[in-house]
Amino acid sequence: MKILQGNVFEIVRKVPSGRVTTYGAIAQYLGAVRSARMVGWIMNTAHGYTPFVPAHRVVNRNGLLTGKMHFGGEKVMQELLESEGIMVENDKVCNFEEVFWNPNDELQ
DNA sequence: ACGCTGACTTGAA
DNA sequence: CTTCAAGCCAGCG
Repeated sequence: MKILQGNVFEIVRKVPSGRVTTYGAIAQYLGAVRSARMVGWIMNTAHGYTPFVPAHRVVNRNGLLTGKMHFGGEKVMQELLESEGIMVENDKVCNFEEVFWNPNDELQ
């Protein structure tokens, strides 16, 4: 299964507000668990994409905000997450396991 | 056309 | 426990 921009964006847009997912989960859903980097790379192309892609809800498997630097600011990603009710501390998502949204289980 | 890089993950040492 | 290496593959110089 090849990773396509449209697939990734579609999944990311389906992430509910107040929840987060991981690059690996998306890659796994697309059948390419070894291509998690491609997911991250695709997020880089999400800049200026319409409809808006909530890339701030996508973090690495530790809940770390690895991509915060690509939001134009170091705090932008954290601010966005916190505004959605996600607690972020020290660049990582608190109670990550609770807010984690797995597309493989919950995607309709 | 070639090689390096990267918003990652996993498994082994 | 931490550290390392490999697999993934599309851009960019």
